[in-house]
Amino acid sequence: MEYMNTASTSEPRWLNDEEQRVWRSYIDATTLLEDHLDRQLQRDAGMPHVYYGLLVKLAESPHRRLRMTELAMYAKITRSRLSHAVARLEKNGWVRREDCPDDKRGQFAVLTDAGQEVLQQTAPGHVEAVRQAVFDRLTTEQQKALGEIMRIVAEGLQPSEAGADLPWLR
Amino acid sequence: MEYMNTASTSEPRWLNDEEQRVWRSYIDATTLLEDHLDRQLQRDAGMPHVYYGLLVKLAESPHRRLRMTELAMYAKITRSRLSHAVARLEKNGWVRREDCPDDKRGQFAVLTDAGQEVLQQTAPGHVEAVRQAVFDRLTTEQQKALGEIMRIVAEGLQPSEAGADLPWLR
DNA sequence: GAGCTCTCCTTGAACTTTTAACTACCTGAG
DNA sequence: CTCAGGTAGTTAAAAGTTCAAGGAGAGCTC
Repeated sequence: MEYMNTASTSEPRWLNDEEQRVWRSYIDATTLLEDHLDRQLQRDAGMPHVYYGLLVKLAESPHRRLRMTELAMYAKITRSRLSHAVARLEKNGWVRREDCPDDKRGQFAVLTDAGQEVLQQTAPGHVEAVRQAVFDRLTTEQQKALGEIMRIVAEGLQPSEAGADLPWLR
Repeated sequence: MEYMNTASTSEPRWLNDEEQRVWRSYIDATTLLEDHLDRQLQRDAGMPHVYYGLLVKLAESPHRRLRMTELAMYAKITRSRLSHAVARLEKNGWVRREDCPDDKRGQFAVLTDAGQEVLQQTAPGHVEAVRQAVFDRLTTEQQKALGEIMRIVAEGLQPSEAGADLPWLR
């Protein structure tokens, strides 16, 4: 009989061949795609994909602004990383910081007109890149499956359904 | 009437709401997952996910070695990035470089015993992390779909079915 | 076999990300 | 009010990545 049953000592649950193939494809595809989009945006918009995503989130937010912590959460990055990113975007003139009146520790990241401009200029090229790399190659069923799968994975990794507890959102 | 029809000037093929949801889920999941695995491996193996992947590829190769270019290709990273990575892994004593006898420009990256060791120690924890984050949460059908989808996407981005033209592989 | 081009791999500099403090401010208990 | 502990955001330093350039050898042509 198996006498060990703790997570750390029992027999590892290795991936079988098919699972390994799936996992490798996942790694390959995500690596290639992120790289591809990074280059596309670096070339056409002068910024990496993550930074572009930040501008998009701001553009979609009321008054084109978001608290730093909130933006970090939506973009799934750390506050530290966001601080650096916003500093860079500020240098480009695409984002501006504003103090939060309600909380003196708080900062808003605000999309500037120049930032809006850059988005409008580069969004078409970016969607096209995403379509060509992903949507154009998948059937409707596959797109649906992809959405569902990714939703499940993201949900599982979300640091405890975060965000439900931000004062500003009450 | 629409009078323009060239790629650069025609109306952008925007993503509809459902497509946007799919795309966002994709970004969220891949960002969270890569971050999760990076932390897991940094904590337990003292290296980022990509570096771990390099050791795995070497471990699976004949004589635990691979030409630099070949390794870069399998791992889907640039040669430059690989050079830096191997330099670091070499410092850790997990990889060693060897000259290629057939081509004086060439280098082999070779997995050392210490590298093998580190893999054996940390592989169980890593598979478990992957399982918990991905496979345990998906049905068999979803796993299959994920594999197929990722294979398609990777295939589309592969720089021209690369690798078919490496002399060593003839 | 000289010269031209291409490939293999590395390098330094610029840039981005991580990690671990750290400042400043808010909040609630007493 | 005061103080302990938590939160918002930043920062310096270390680590990793990208980009452009370059050294050195291979390989092809004449």
